[in-house]
Amino acid sequence: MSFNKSFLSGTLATIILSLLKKKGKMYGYEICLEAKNATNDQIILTEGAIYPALHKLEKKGVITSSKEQVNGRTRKYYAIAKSHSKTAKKEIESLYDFTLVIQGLLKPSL
Amino acid sequence: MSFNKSFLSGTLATIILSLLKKKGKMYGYEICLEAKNATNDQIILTEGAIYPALHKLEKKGVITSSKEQVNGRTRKYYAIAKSHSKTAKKEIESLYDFTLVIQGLLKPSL
DNA sequence: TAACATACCTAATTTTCTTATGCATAAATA
DNA sequence: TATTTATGCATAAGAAAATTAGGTATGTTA
Repeated sequence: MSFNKSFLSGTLATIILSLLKKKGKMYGYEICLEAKNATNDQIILTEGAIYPALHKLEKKGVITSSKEQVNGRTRKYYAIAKSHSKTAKKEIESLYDFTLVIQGLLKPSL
Repeated sequence: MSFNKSFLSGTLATIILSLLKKKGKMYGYEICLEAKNATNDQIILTEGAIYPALHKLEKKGVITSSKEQVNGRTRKYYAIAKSHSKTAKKEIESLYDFTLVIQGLLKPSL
């Protein structure tokens, strides 16, 4: 089981929201590791993609950030803004719905 | 049930292959209608997206085309190239696998 | 001390899609 | 009959998103 990386296009922001909803707060590097580990190395989020995506979500007010010093290194933790918890939930459900629609479309040809 | 249109990014070529595999041969306009009908208006493929995608697939040799006159109008039918039937099948299965991986990733946050 | 892991970031390029057109014919409707 | 809708192809400008490649910096391990 492995898939074309291009399928991930457009889903990155929602995957981030999903992980943040599950974990409460996470930092960018952790999000990359968690996506990789939670999917048996199938979803590889690159830093060139994740950081701009996080910055964009923060700019939109969907997530908030706070810096922390851990082991001499800076971590920038992100969490879903309280004011956006419902929209984030809907967004995650929306991606789930998308997978169902795609499955329904593909099934006759499988 | 409705979803963010951006999720479709990167899946268009594979959706086309899936429909062609099911129907044997189709023309561009028909692909748009079929995607719409088969998903209760949830997947709307625009012509600005579908035609360049078809041209690209043909250029790569994945699909072949043949023109036919029907009711005074020209239809350009596409079909999966015999030499690519296996790769097309894998590509479709790959998109299906992708939906499973995403579902597994999203579930803990739903 | 070199390599690897951790942790952030940006920038140029490429790819892909959206939006907006354009052309042309047939059918339906006002 | 004139206009709209449906059919059917196509391209082009612009936006959006990710890839690839790079940069900075600290801690750990071989």
